[in-house]
Amino acid sequence: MPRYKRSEGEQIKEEVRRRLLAAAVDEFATRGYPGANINRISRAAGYAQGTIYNYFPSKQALFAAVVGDIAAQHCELVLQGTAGAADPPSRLERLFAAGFAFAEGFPNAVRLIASAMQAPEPEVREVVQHAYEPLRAYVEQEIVRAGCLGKDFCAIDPRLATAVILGVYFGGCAAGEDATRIRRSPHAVASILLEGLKRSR
Amino acid sequence: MPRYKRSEGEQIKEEVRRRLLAAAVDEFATRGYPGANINRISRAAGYAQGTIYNYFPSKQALFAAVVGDIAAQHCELVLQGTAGAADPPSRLERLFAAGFAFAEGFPNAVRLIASAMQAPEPEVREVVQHAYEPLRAYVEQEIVRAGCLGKDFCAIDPRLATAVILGVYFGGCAAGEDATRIRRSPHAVASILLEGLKRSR
Amino acid sequence: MPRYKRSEGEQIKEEVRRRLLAAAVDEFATRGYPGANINRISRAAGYAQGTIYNYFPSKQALFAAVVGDIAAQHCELVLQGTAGAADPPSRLERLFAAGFAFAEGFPNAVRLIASAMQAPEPEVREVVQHAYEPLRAYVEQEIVRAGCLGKDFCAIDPRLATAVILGVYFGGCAAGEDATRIRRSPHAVASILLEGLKRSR
Amino acid sequence: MPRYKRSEGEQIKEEVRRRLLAAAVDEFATRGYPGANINRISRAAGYAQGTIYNYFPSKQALFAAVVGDIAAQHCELVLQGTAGAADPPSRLERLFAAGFAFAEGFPNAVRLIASAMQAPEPEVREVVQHAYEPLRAYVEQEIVRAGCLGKDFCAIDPRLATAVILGVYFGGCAAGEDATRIRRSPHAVASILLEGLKRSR
DNA sequence: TATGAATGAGAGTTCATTCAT
DNA sequence: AATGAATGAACTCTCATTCAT
Repeated sequence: MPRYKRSEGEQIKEEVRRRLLAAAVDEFATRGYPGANINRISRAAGYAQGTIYNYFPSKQALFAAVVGDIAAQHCELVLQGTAGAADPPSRLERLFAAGFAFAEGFPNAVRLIASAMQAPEPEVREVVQHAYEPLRAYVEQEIVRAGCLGKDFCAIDPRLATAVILGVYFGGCAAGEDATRIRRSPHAVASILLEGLKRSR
Repeated sequence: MPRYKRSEGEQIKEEVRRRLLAAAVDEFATRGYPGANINRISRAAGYAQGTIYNYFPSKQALFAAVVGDIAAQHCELVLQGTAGAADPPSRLERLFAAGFAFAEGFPNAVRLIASAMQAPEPEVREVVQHAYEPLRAYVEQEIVRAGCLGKDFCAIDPRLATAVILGVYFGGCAAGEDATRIRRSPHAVASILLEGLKRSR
Repeated sequence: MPRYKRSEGEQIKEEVRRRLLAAAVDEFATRGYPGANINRISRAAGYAQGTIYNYFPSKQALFAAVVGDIAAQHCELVLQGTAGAADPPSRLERLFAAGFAFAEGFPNAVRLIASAMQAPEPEVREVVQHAYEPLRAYVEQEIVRAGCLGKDFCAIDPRLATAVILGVYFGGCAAGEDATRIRRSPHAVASILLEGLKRSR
Repeated sequence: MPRYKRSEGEQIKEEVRRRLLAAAVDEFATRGYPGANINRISRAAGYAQGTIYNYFPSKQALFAAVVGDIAAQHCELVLQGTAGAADPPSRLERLFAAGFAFAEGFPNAVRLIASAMQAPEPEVREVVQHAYEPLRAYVEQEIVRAGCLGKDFCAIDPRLATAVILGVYFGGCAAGEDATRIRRSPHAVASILLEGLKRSR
């Protein structure tokens, strides 16, 4: 017979997992993937060294879970935030508003992502890119391509435009003074890109 | 002994140093700071394990030297490339042209920089930022502030504008498909920013 | 409560124990003592990790039980198989016939024994030797000594002869091609030993 | 500790390697492959933990080197010892004489081999079998097949006969009282096999 | 009695750094 | 100046064992 009632047990497992993930976010954000120490994460979460291996089979898997978790929340929040916007320009506007609000709320999480996107290890980059695919798809389809079709934006290689938008977006998620400045001015930043996309030749 | 004639010993030292730095660029670019292996660098340069410690007192110091070296060349080349440009817009244009040319020529070096700028360790970020201070100063003073004064650009927080420009710039230096796309379209990217800075409210 | 009727609880306990032992045989045979994983055994038997500790107090104890179990069956079967043989030579013959039949039937069990007999840890070897004492006694008393007395075999150190017989016997229980070959030719092997024991000086 | 003089470089490296191998023989013989501890070997040889990795890239490689080393000496000694024997029977006789003399001289080494031959891990067994291939080839070709051709031995499956001979041979190399008894009576053991092979049907 | 999450010692391996040569 | 063997702390991961339920 299970130690706890099934529902209670699962809830507790979920809770432990959450705690481990939270500790992992901090560790990865502070030290990067290769510098992060699995045992330290487990102890920071209040458990013994080995406990984390009851939840994640390896450092890689833990990292992927962390990134996936952040990305899921991040994407959901942003896509939700842009949901009511009728036209591409206002979608872009809201993308930055919602995204940077998330970044202000979870600076560590978002820094981890920004850092991992520039990681030298291709596996790491792939994990992040895969997790953020929904956001990239939204930007390319619903903002850039829709905006070009609807004459909101001038003709421009949509992939290039997407790359620039996401570059600025994740630039605002990074660590440092510049990133903070960007993050705190979602409107201004969106406006620059908007005008740029509208008129650039 | 005349100053302009370095002794043979000094010349050799310089040469060894250069080789070690070159090997270090590849290693750091490929594996990141924590993943890089000092012994491997020394051997890749054609020397024995211990030799590198005759030139750099520690891994940290070697990394700082690598970054400083790249930054010096990078800044010099870019500032040189923008030297003939009379007005801020054309300076911006040439910034991207020259900078991305450098990036195409030395992708490893430039990737290392982009990665280090997002490094989780603040010390690392500081090293890079300090090394790129000349470039940042140029962008802020000679492009953004000059452009605002001369009515090329609309009134905008100059630090924010600088942050955005540099964000896109270093985004083009990173690894990955998106960065490559950006890097190969310096003109289009500059144009987006130019129009954006000209008209955004 | 009548002695011959075990309570249902006891029957169930017995059944669980049997299942755990069976799983343990496979694990120990496949991975050896140090490589075996107690939790994996418990789960392979269809129970949770901790369950096995309700039946065996430690890995050592489990191993001893496994060995004892195999040895008991093995000895019983062999001694039964030789029961009808009137003279020492035919006892030797039947020893190999019955023993190798068991080995063919339970290759994992028998391999485990052969391996444990050569284990580097003296405690392990002692467990096995102790468990196989009945078989050794039979070989020494009823085959070798009886054979020498009855002039079936030449005069030879009975303990040495016993050691050789058992050496070949357990050699046929091991893993590998050679062992299989031996195991499949009980008659030929017995014949070699028989002639050897009859005439060697 | 030992920082060697340059002139003696190679010799000293060889010496260190020998010391590590000797320590490894004891460790593997005492604890078996999975129970052996690499760090303990290095320290038992008088060096720090990591030192052994300057000589052997992994535990597996160290083990293979140990086995190869023992096997080379063992085979050489035995083949040398049988060199002057003109006919198969005397070759068999000398095989046991020389082989068991080696076993008496290096009981740990030989025990390690006997144990590894029965290891549950197939990789381990393969390493040993491969290293002892010369001995097996000699027994099969120069003793068994030659003996059958020359009518020294009766017709018998040569592979089976080889398996039995090697089984007894390595049985005499094992740990334990029985093995010691066998090892100390090379003549009697050879005689048993000889007569057996001569007349068995 | 059965469960399985938690534990923490200990494994193999890596590598920045030292220093005698 | 150059070498590279030696060092040992630190890493990821495993697993026998415990114990609250």
